[in-house]
Order: sequence, then C-alpha cells, then structure tokens
Amino acid sequence: MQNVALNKTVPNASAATFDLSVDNVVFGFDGEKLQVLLIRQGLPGEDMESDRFHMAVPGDLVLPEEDLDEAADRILSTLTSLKGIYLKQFQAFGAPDRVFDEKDKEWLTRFRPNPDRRVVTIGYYSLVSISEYRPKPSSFASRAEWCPLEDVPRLAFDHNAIIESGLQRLREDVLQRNIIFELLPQKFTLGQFQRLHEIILGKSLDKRNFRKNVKRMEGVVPLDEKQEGVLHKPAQLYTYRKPD
Amino acid sequence: MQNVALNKTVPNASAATFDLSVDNVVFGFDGEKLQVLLIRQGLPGEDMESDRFHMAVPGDLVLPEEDLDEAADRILSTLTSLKGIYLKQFQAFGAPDRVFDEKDKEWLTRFRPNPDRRVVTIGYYSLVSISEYRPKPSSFASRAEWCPLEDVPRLAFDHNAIIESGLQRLREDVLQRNIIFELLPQKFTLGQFQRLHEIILGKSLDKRNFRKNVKRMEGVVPLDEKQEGVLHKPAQLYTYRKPD
DNA sequence: ACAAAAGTGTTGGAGATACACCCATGA
DNA sequence: TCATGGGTGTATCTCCAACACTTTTGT
Repeated sequence: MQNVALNKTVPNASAATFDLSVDNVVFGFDGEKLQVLLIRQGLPGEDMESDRFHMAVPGDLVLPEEDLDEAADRILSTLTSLKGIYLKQFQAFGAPDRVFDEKDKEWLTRFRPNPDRRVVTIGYYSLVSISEYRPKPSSFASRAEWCPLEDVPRLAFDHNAIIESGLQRLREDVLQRNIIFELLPQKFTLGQFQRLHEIILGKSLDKRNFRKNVKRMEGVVPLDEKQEGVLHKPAQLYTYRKPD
Repeated sequence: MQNVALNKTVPNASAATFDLSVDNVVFGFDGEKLQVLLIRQGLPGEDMESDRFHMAVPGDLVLPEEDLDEAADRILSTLTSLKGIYLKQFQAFGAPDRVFDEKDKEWLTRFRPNPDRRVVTIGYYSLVSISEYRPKPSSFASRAEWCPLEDVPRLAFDHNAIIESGLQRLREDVLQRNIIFELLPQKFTLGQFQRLHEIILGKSLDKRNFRKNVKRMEGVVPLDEKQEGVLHKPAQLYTYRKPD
C-alpha cells in the first residue's frame, strides 16, 4: 500500500487504472453430474445458436460504491432470482493478457465503456441445488444454461482457467466446511450424497464405509419418506439441518 | 464479465475506475515467535519515532503491464532483496470504505497520484526464515521491521484485518502443503519445528507424538551436526530436502 | 548442583479400509 | 425375470492421544 522502492513524495506517473469485475463460477448438482452455469450472450442481431456467440461464466463490472461480495451476490441474484446462495471468493485473476482473443475484444467494445482498459477480475464460486433452480430458458439477448463440467466448451477470456481453479478450491473447501449440502436438494438420497462426494473428491468411495460416516455426521437426518417412480428399490430420503 | 441484468449495448455510464494494489503479509519465524514484517514510513520531515508515522504491511500499486504475482514479487524483493520467496495470493480486499481514517487519506494525498480513487488490494502472504533475512535497519524515509504477531499495533487502512485473514489462511494451508519449511532456517532443531507448528496451529502438541510424526515425514533428514553454545543439552540439527 | 531443553516407548481407543450378498422396484 | 441401484456387518490395521523419566550441556 505504499511506494516501497521509490522513496518519493511525487505522484507516481506510471500508475494504471483498472476496471474491476467479479466472475462467478456457479456449481450445481443434478443428482448425477456436477455442472456449471454458463451465459450465452449474442451480439444484437446474431443468432444465439451461431458460432459467434459469447460464452462465459456470469460476471459483471463492480459498481463504484459496491463491495465485492455485494457485487457477486447482485450478479447471481439478477441472473437466477435466487437470494442467499452460498458464495465464496477464491481468487483474483489479473494477468495483463487475460484478454487477447479478437472475439473477446470485439465483445468488450460493444458492452464496455472502456474496452481497452485492463480488467482484473475477482473469482467467486457458488453452490446451488439444480433441482431447486432451473434457469429460465431465455431472457432477451442472454441465456443461462447448465453445462456438465466435462463438456464445458472453450469460453471467453480466461474463464476456462477460472472454472478450473474454482473447482480446485471447492475440492479443498469441501473437506473443511459443511458446504457440500448447498449442492444437494433439500431431500436427497445417500446415493446422491455419495456420488457428489465422489465427483468432488475425484475418487470412488466404499458404500458401506461412506454410510457409516454419514451416520456419525451431525445434521443429516432421515425422513419418513422414500423415493418414488425410480426403476429400482426406492431409497430412503434424508435432509440436512444445521446442527445448533 | 458481462452486463447480466442490463441487456444493453450502450456503455454503462456508472462504470468505476479502480486503483489496484498488492499487499504482502510477510511471516517470519525466529525460532521462538511468529513475526510479521511491517513498514514504518514517515512523511518527509517527520520524526520516524513520532506518533504520526504510517505503519503498514508492505505493498504497492500494481504497474500497468504487471501480473499480480509479479507485483507481489517485486514489492517483496525490492524490500528485502531476497528472491524466490514463497508467495501466495490469499484474498482480495475491496470494501468501498477500506480507507476512512483521516491520517490514511492524508498519506494517500502525499504518495498517490489519485488519492481519492477507490483502491482494491490483493492480499498475498509470504514465508521467510528470519535467521536468513534481517531487514536493513533503515533506508531513507521507510524502514522495515519484524514485529511479533501479538504485538502488532494499529496499522493503516484495513491492514490489521489483512494480517488476520492471512494468518487464518496460512493455518489452513500448512496442513495441506509442505510450506512450513519455508519459515524454518536451513538447519533447524525439532524443538523449533514443533514450536512453529504449535504457534501456527494455535495449540500445544505432545513432544513424543510430534517426533514420531516427523520420523514418518518425507524430506526431513538429520544432519551430522549439533547445536552449539546453548545452555542445555544441544539438539540434533535437521534439514529439509524436497522429496523427489 | 542446578536450570533448561533434548531425547526416548508403550498402550488403548477410534477411525480407516477392505470386502460380498440380498432386497425392492419398474419395465 | 431381469436390470438397477438400495441397503447391510465384521475383521484388520493404522493413526492418534495420553503419559514420565533420563541425558547433556553451560553457569
């Protein structure tokens, strides 16, 4: 926060100005796969299905008087009309060459007041239960869609890298905090719960051992209810209540 | 990275510009206590010992073409003339009211080209073995000094909070990665090693159990050397070599 | 001799791992 | 009846926590 090397009281002529944005990696779980929420945004007059759309993680510039967490929350809630979603800042991305693709530059020219300005973005990840939120199929020129993690296409800017490191951070955090329940629907089966663990941790777990651990977990309570309409033995449903 | 709610192609009039800085929480271990590197910077003509100095964590504005990690490294190496120090980005601080103290505002007026501009800072922490670096006692108008964590005074801006969350993050990271050795001198005793663990984890450990764990650790190798000049039984010295 | 930290083993309990078969449902 | 995931118990091993006394040096 101060000029370390240069012991001068003269304003530093080489000071840069930055735009600041927040990008939000929204993870969702549908009972089978881990998904990410992507935004497909066409330039006006363009076909949404065309090759020239802009695909990215939801994000926006931070407003002049806005806190970073606020910005992340605003972006998410305008997009999904869901409030109170779990949100976590995980990393700032500030490489000077974050924007190098011509298509990205063109997009900035259309949507940004200062398209040439260097922009640093703060990465957040957030967790949503897909069964409790399905994005509206379309809204004007932009459209949100779930995309399975393994099928994520080439995205704008450095968004592929942002997703990657968001996922890495999620992996680390899951072991520490009780955030995994944010991804589950209110009522879930132990099968779903185990699958989610396996996906996030990236390894398969023993069913019986997993269930023993769940029994020892606080907050996971069985309901008087079973799955219906499945083509196998219906599973016991569970829910999560925050302990204390 | 795009205007989510506002489906407009018109530049957003409310876009803000930011200054971006990097602040570096440098942790050091002297064999006894965990310390932080602080910068004492006087306004010109002021007594360094006076009450009106500016005390802060080392930091600076990010240069126009500079990557964030580069900036952190530059700040640290101009300050300590040490290269290759362990550096880790841990958190962005961007509250709109980060700068509210009158003294801080005054300081910005003297040292910053755009003192009123909102500034967001990226927090890094870094780890240094104190015995391998003692800051030069003074350099012109600024001075770096080690300060034991528990004695850190009221600092500029939100730097107390930055140190606090840097420490918290260090605690989490230590359990996962082999970074703790960055804080130790090249040759260390198991006593120092244990004390360092105890400080970072914030609890005391059993000596025999700790030493059993060390034996199971990869990379910690005993040397043919003992402590000298201590007023008790001299300890075996160890060193750390990265496995593989 | 004394002070101060170094060094050293054993035991009991808890948690992790490995492993295989029957069950309920819908098609 | 078949395919699909649901559901269950035991034995072993490894890791963790608790615990006290002797050793070596400098003063």
